[in-house]
Amino acid sequence: MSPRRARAVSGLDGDPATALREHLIDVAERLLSERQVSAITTRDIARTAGVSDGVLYNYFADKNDLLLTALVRRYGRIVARFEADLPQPGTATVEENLGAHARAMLDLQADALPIAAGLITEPALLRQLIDAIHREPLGPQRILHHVAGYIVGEQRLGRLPAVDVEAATTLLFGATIMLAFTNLMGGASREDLARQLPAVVGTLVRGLDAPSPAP
Amino acid sequence: MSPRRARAVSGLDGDPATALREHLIDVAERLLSERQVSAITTRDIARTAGVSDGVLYNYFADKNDLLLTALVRRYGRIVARFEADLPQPGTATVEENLGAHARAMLDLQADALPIAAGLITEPALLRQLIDAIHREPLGPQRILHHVAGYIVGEQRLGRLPAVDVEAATTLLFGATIMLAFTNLMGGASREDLARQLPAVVGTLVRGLDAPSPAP
Amino acid sequence: MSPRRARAVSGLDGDPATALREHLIDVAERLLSERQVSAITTRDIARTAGVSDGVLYNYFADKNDLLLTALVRRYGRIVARFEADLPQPGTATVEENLGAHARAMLDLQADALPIAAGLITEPALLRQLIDAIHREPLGPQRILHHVAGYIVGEQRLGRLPAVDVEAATTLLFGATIMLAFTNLMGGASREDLARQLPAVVGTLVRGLDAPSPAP
Amino acid sequence: MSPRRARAVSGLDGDPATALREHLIDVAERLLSERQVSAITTRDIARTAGVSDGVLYNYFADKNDLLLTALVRRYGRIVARFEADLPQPGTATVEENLGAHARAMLDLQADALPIAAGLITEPALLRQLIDAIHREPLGPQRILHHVAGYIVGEQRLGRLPAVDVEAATTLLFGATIMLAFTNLMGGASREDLARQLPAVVGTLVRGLDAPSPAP
DNA sequence: AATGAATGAGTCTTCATTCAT
DNA sequence: TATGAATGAAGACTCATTCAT
Repeated sequence: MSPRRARAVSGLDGDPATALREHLIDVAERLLSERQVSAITTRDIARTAGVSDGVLYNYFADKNDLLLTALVRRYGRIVARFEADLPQPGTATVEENLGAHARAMLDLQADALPIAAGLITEPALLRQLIDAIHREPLGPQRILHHVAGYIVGEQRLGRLPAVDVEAATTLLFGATIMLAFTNLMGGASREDLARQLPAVVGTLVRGLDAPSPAP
Repeated sequence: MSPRRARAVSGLDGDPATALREHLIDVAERLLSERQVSAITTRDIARTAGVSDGVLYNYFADKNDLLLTALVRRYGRIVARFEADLPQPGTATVEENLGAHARAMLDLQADALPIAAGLITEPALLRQLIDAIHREPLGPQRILHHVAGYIVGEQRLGRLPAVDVEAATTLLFGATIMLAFTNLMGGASREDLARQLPAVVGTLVRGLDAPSPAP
Repeated sequence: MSPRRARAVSGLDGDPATALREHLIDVAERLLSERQVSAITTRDIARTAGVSDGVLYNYFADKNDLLLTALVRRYGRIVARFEADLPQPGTATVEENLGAHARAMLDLQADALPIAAGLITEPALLRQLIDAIHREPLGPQRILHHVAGYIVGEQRLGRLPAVDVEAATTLLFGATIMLAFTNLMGGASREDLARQLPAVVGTLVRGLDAPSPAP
Repeated sequence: MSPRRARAVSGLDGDPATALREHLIDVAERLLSERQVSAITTRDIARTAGVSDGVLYNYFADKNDLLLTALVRRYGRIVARFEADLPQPGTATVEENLGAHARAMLDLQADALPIAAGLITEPALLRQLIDAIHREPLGPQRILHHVAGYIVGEQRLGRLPAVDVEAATTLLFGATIMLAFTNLMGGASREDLARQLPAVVGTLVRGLDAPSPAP
């Protein structure tokens, strides 16, 4: 009574109708982590998913629709991981906590940057992704909101003075973008870069105009 | 009887062969400033250069070879402009000078980022460009070297304490990358972003751990 | 236990299997009146009929088989309408009656022409339709037979001389085809074209070799 | 110095650049006479022309552009043949001359009808063709203009009374359309149909209201 | 018998590269 | 050495038909 099921998802359970849809998104997400958007063909997706060329159009309006869905999901995952264990104001030391935020941001950037960069070539898709991310909202403002929230929290507790919060987040966020960029450009491994974070955070906390602590 | 000269360069002097080669690079560079790498076809280049589709292959191994050459040249120009008028240690105030460095970096990033991003699609080309830039060397390290040099200069003059120079440059460079990224993603104009620099520099100079100045 | 009945025809009576078959023909016929044969997909039919994509193949050999059936039925309806109220010999005036025949033919052509034209693309289907219509018989000969019958009737009554009946019907039928064609090509509305009929009929009745009546 | 020439046209003379363009139009025209527009693929054209798939786009904006060009040319040829030897007013007998006009129209219709019919499926192309034909102008009005011109000429010479010229041309043109249609639908050969013309013309000339001549 | 997802051949179009002239 | 037409391999998308459920 039900229509047949694609070989590729014959072993999975769940609603047969959405199983393949999910499978396609998964495959697209995986391909997205391996190569650039523009290097992914509908045929690649079909082959990798173990289904025929046309299935894609049974579940998505077109290639971009599928890719966009995978992109949003992937980005959502990255953001979720970022938010997973951010330290709370009042715990440990401020410098440790800012370092933890920075490390989380570095991971997020290192994962998200290649995606964003790869989209530059596809203005239409980029625009859609930005809109989608805005709608969720999962955009940078969400990340910055967490960091700013933490700083304000510490300010309320009196552990941080009334510094310009926007400038502070820009500096911290920017430093991690830069490290992520270095990573993207093949300069260094993520772990190597993460090792620079304490010094960066320390410098940010104390300011350029303050003497370094004795090493 | 010397071989025929392409129409497009018949008015230029110098070695005819070299002239056409240069002309092609110029044209490619111009196109590069107008669109994404992936949106430039060999035909575009030939049409714009006023030469035939095939000449390209008389001077370059393939399309990528020409594009790479143009890319390096373009990047060199951006760096040269950056270096054009950086303030010297001991002049004006440290904060003003750091602001000037930041502004120069913002311009550099805003120009260079789209190029780099557009190259993500062509991993081979990107790798070659990174190598070429490394060889010159025109890479980020060159930019950072200027900023670090300035900071060290001021430290020698006693106008800045013995702060961690690498961390400081990372923070400053990072902040400008972030702003350039915002610009790239269509968030704001370069001038609007530049207006945030003073606050960023001020915060960096005084540190998070210092009370804000009275507004 | 009798087999399941398609949702779409669950409310109809009669043999369930026949009901669905009829339903599909009805839907195809409706679609045929809205678009070209080549613009009708099996999916369209299924969606419009409220049944699944596959049922079609339980009642018809293939898409063409269904379409052919619908086409014949549609053509039959057009012919039936044509035959509905043709004037009888001996009533009104000959010219009025020929005009009524012409108008009926114009309507028939204007409806049938688009169908026939749309079939040119599918030679196989066209051939089958022609054969089917011949078999019924519903073809042009049937139409001409009515007109010829009327003329002969008037001749018997002495209201029309012993003119060549075949030539006469060809002329009258041809004039309406031409007008229908003009309609098909987007030149004019059916009503506008119908207004030319009296002059055409008048000219045909009196002949080229006769002086026009005073207007 | 000149680019190479396609194998397919290597034996032909004339401007090499336009040789292939012409060749493609010729091929398209030939295919058009063999099958319906919608049954012609770019690949067919390339294969038949003996060139590669892409050449088409070196000479035409797209498939439709080529097809349209071929269509106009084909139609132009048909019209030219029609105009080739139409009789002049005052020569032979009026009936013979109208018969000659009718025969020429029958040939024209029999050739043009399949083209026009095949275009019904491609509204865009049909619209373009109608516009193009209008521009030339090669449309029906041109054909009718010749016939009307002849009738008016005979009227001036007093060989034909002041009959309604538009109605007369509609009748004559219509009769030939009908015969051409019969031909298109596979009913009869063109020659067989042409044999009906004298009777049709005779009937038209004398009118339905006149006694037939003794056979 | 009905379902409707899966199949995959077939369509138009683009473009880097080659090569006869 | 310059020309630019020819080449042909992709790529995204459609749709009649099949078939497991």
